[in-house]
Amino acid sequence: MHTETEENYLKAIYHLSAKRAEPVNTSSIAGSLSTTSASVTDMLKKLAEKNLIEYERYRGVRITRKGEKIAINIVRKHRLWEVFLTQTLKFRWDEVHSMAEELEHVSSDELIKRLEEYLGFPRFDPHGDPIPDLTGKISAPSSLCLASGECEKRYTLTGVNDHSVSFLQYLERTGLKPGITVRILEIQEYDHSMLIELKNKIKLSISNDVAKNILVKNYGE
Amino acid sequence: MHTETEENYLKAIYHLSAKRAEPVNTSSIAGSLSTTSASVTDMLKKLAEKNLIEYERYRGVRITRKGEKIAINIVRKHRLWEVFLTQTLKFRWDEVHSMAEELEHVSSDELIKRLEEYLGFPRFDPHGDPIPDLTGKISAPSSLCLASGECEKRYTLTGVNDHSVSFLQYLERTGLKPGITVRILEIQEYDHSMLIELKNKIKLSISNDVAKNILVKNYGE
DNA sequence: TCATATTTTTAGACTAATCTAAATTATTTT
DNA sequence: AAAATAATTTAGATTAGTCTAAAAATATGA
Repeated sequence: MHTETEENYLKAIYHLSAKRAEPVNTSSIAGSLSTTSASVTDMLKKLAEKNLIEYERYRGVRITRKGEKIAINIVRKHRLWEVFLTQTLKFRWDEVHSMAEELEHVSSDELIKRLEEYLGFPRFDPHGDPIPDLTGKISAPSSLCLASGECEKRYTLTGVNDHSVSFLQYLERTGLKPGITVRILEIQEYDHSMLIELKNKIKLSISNDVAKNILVKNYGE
Repeated sequence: MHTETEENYLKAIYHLSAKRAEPVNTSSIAGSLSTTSASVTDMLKKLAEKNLIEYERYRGVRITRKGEKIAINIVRKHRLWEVFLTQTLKFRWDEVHSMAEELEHVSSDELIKRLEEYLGFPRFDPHGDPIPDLTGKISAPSSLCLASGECEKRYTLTGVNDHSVSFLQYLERTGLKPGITVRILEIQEYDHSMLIELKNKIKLSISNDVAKNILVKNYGE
């Protein structure tokens, strides 16, 4: 197989590719892996040699089908372990990322198949991100964000755009967990902040920045 | 923390120490890790530097308290993952060792605490080996082996001495899994092989070699 | 005890992944 | 379009873990 490091590079490149159509550049990879551009360059040569990426000096990188398959499998493992950690071991959703980061590399495909079955074939992880199936197919995640919601309507939280621990902990503290339902009471004209009501009648004001990072579906859908 | 390699060396030294009182020699460590004596010597220096072992050139190795604590924690993780794999994911007991070998290194102590709780604080792994608790305390494993059983008596299987995949698969095929009860029908004088009866009335003849590697407790105890 | 065999250690080299600093290429600005 | 700036790559070194082959120490045994 591949080394853990190679897997981490492929995963980073895969995630960065998803955000933009252009090739991924060296420094953004270095940024997301907290390493230097020089180290990235070295690794890119190695990955290109193995046909896992297409790489042209000074021109950035695209992931190949072969590389993408590996990356998606890592993402699949990561997200299934996240479900296990929250659902079975009762961790909070803001605690599981770093543990899943370790577990994603160690597990045989057979182990993951059994885990998926045990968990009941979940389609989304605790942050609302879709879990690729065995063949690499990925359901469309919710694309509706709370910021584009309308007054007086109800929405069910399904996920987040910002996966940072600080954002997740903010949501956790305010009670905005995936699965809960909110109603929009008011939207302020000047800063687009909104007043929302939770199930337990608690009212909460959230900034537009926050609302843009919360994914929802229409209540009852 | 320590590298995965260091952890594997400590675990190997710990297990080899358990079998004999004398210091562990270089070549037996090399043997159990499938590496060369030269590599072992290099690593022993490093571990001694960190006070995880006591090492004197040409004289072999003893594990220190500090090193033993780490080794026991790895063993604890390994055995809890084995319980998870058999109990929760329904793997056979002869399949779980190599998966647990990977999982034992990745898991944070908090994850393992939760896993232990989820599994119901099991005291033994699927092979009958005791699971160290959080403080490193280890229950005494069964020391009675089937070979020293008496005619007409019933015994419950609790574990094995030989952990090789081939032995475990032999037991699996013949139905001799931990937890089941057997009755000794006959013991042959000349080779000490024994005829035993399983719950479902199936009669089975096993060699003394096999009987010596099966751990039991008296039925009903 | 002295020679032989075995075990262990050292010496020197290799690979994977990383780094800093210097050189090169690309991009932006004037 | 040349100069300045930014990004990327190369060069050379480092660390962890490993190896083979040679040297040194220990154990065996006639």
